[in-house]
Amino acid sequence: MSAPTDAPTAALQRATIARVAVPSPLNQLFDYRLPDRCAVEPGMRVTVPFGRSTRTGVVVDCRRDSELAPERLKPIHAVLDETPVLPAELLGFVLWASRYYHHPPGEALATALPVLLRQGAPARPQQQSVLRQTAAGATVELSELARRAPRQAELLALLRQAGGQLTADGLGGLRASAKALAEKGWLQIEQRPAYGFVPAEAALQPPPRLNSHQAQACAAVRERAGFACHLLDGVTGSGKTEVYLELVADAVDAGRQALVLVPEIGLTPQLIRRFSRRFRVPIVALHSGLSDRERLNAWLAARDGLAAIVIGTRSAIFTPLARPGLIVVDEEHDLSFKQQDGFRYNARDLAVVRASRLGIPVVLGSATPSLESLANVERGRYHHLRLPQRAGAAGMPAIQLLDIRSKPLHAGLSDPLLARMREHLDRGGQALVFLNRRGYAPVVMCHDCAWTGTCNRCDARLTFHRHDRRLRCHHCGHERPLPPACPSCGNGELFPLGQGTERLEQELAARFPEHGIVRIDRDSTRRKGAMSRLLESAQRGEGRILVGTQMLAKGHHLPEISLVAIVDADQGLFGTDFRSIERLAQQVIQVAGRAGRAERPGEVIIQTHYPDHPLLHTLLRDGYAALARQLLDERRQMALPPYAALALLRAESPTAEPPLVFLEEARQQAEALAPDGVELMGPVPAPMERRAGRFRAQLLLQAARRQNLQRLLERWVDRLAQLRSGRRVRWSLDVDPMEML
DNA sequence: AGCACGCCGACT
DNA sequence: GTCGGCGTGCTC
Repeated sequence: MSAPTDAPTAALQRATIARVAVPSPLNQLFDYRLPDRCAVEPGMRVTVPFGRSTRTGVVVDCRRDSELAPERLKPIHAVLDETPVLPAELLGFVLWASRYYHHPPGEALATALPVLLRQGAPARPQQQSVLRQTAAGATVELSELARRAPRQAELLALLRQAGGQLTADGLGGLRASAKALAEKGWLQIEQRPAYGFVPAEAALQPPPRLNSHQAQACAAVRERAGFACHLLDGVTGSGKTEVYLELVADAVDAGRQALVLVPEIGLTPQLIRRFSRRFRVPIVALHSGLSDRERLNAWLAARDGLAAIVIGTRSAIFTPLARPGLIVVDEEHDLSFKQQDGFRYNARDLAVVRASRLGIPVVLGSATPSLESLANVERGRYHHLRLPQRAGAAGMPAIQLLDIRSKPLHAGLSDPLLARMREHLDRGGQALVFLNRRGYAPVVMCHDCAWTGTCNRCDARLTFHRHDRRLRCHHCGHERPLPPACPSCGNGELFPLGQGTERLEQELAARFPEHGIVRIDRDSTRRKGAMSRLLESAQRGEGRILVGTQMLAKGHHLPEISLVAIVDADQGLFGTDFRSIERLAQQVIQVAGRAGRAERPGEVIIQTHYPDHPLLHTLLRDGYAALARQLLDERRQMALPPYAALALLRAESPTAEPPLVFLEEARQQAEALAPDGVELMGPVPAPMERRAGRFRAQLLLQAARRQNLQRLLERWVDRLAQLRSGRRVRWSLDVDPMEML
């Protein structure tokens, strides 16, 4: 696929038609008449009449004529930008992505733009008042001033404390004093753009000496000029971040910008801190915690080349860069790089595409690389950089399977496991207990009639949360109080069945009353800042036992952990998704990586009812790479990704029939298009058919060659939109789906 | 997706 | 008599 044509300058001057990407679910651009002598360029925003409403769109192309009759064209209302907000490179990239994912260009662009720009706000950074003490101000005797004007003295003292310079926001009542001091000539008030750079850490940390593997990895990246994709495959604790820092430093030293993508907000603060300690250049961080205004400011700082380093989550792949030099994707195997609704792009895959279009290197890092990336190494498309050893003194933890068949369990914990915990805790270590299920118990059941609590809107059981005695559906958010007696037979006692993190916490508190327990899951970290407070208390050693879900598995540095317990590995062993073993292995290795990061040797215990499972054995005996090779063989034999390309057409509606009817018609339509080399499977109801009151079904498309799949999709999608039965359902096409939910 | 138009049921 | 149900068509 190629970039859209940039309009040649000569044609641009005579252009009378603008092709506009209007936010709408229609998979097309819209032509508008340009008023005489109206200068519009691709990448500028315009407001246009659309149906009976007015919308803000982006000009994609300027041309002399339209395929539509002139009388059908409406004129553009207004041009919002004097210069293109979107650099040509970013515009071309988003349009490429919109075609690849078969998502309407107007919506794709709207997703890629900061909210305020989408709404038509001016593309200028917010101005901020900055107070600066003048030379005259520096000579003022504070105690003397305090007698006449205490508020002014207070402000001046504050200013001196801050090193003579202070932003005016948050000054509150002292604003008036600032004016007075300015009139006396003791301070100056300046207007400056508020880009929202990450505040610099006081102590600049010099780069450490890289070990030989790290140095080799950096050398391998430096060796190739222009585009190259590198898979940085480094065991947990091997110092991948140091390699990123070193390569980012290269880019920054060469006057270029680096874009660093991270999976989630959860582990961003630590990474941001490491960057801000290492660099004295402006850094912006784009994450979900920013206000619309802050996000726009950071976006502009990146576009205008003022930010040297951009760190962000998934959507940061659409950050404009004035002088791009490097893209890094940390934890590239992570699912959160794939957007699961609307414009279903994968930021990791797009990072490779963008780097290629820009002619710059991209580094994908992980301790547990996705099979997709490993297959790309195999095909010779990516360069494999390995960090096989933990940095510093830490050794690799010993991982063992614990057979829990016919062993008594206490809230899911076996006696041998509890004994190991006791030993580690007695020796002063910390224990991490991992269970990927929050709440107290995943089921409540009546002891008399076997009634269980189920969600009205989903095909799912309700999870019991003990702290507020409520039943919650983890799929739709529905909740209600725990009934005092069985709602079905009226007299039975309801008892909790199975365990979640809440129950584990309770059980462990009863067994280890002398040790503090910290629970980290979505419920315990809901409030702002709760996550870092809990982690800090764990790091200070107040909590000797950590209980948590996958939130705990990701990247946090917890040096005292010597024992990691995986309470239940079995759920991942028999998942419906063909990727569930890959996911389980990644999760096991990532959680295990929390053990023994300092001098303390680590131990990892995995409880299972299937101690002889061959894949678990491969993972433990030969490691992730060996398991990955085995899984890749299986995928090849079964013609599954990465040796096949998939697309999933999903449909849902309040009743069960319409999705199946629509998908059946869609299937027939696709078959009529002679889909060379594409297999159609389904339609079938989704694994959990009813969710949030909607019945869901799907049709899977599988092709050995991506090209064949794309060729079909290109011809199919527009016809699909014309199907009558499609009006009775909500449908979406997912190219390269990551989850078959 | 929105939004309007259009043609048939139970209400003041 | 009308308010309003959602089927259908359109968006440069």
